[in-house]
Amino acid sequence: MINDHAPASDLKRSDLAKLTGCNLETIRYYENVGLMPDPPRTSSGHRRYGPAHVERLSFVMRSRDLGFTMEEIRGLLTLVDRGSHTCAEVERMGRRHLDVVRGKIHDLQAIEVVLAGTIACCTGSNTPDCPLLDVLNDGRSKSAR
Amino acid sequence: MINDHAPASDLKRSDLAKLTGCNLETIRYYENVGLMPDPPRTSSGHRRYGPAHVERLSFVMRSRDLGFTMEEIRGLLTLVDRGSHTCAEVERMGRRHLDVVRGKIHDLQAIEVVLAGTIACCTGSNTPDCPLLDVLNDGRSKSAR
DNA sequence: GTAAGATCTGTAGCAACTACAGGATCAAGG
DNA sequence: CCTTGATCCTGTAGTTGCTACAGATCTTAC
Repeated sequence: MINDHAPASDLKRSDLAKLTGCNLETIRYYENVGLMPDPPRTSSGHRRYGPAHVERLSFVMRSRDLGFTMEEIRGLLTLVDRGSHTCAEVERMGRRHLDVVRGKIHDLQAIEVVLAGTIACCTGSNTPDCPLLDVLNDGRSKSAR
Repeated sequence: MINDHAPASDLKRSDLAKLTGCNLETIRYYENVGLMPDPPRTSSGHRRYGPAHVERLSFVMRSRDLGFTMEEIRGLLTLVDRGSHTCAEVERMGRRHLDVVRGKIHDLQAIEVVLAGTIACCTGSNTPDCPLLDVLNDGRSKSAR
């Protein structure tokens, strides 16, 4: 189950970066914080990666794309590394994260409503009078003055 | 137009914090980064604030609540400090920020769709098979296996 | 053989705060 | 008047998730 449609063995760090789209420095960072395992090294100390590393890094990056924090990703990886994970456990973590995402959307939408509503009242004129400034100054929105 | 419903003169830093709801240390931080002016000091060096500081800090905090970055807040403050701002200018900054907010909502909603859709396929069982893990492993969503 | 490029390490920087350590000062009770 | 505890002062370190640099070594191509 190791990606067999691409060559990908004995990769340098730059190769891994290119293959996964991950930033070069970030790979070393993930190693430092324990998201990626310490790879084998050449006699002179250069890192060499194999297909398993490509998969691991891809997993991390896809989790990242879905907004999981590093702590959450660490949790997911621990789960699967342990080898005895269940769908129920993973689902629980996913739901927890989904709640966070929805909370953020909710907060941003509240901001959007105020901002859009206030800006809609702007005249765009050259006078200093401005509904948005009014809101920022006294917290009262439109129709308050 | 100076807040007359509260006493608010000759305030200590802790008073300003309580009045505005701002964290104590954050006040000093805002001073360091130039969002708040250096306040007058007592002979022994303790900060003393007046109504103008309360207004200023409130402005900063309301901007913050609307998601403006410090750089944007600095821009807004520069504008009004200059004394010759126009509604058009403020509106422009507001719209720019609104675009950012909407972009974030958009990104989060994309995440929500994938996450919610995937989790909905979870069985919640004790087997290791998990749609969410499938997505994280190969980037293919449900119906791919 | 040599010069350009890639890799190695540790460390500093970004936003936007928050928190702590260690010292000075203030306010109230005895 | 003096002590005690609360508050204030300063500088600095920690947070999250990277990114970027400097200076040294190593590989690769000509």
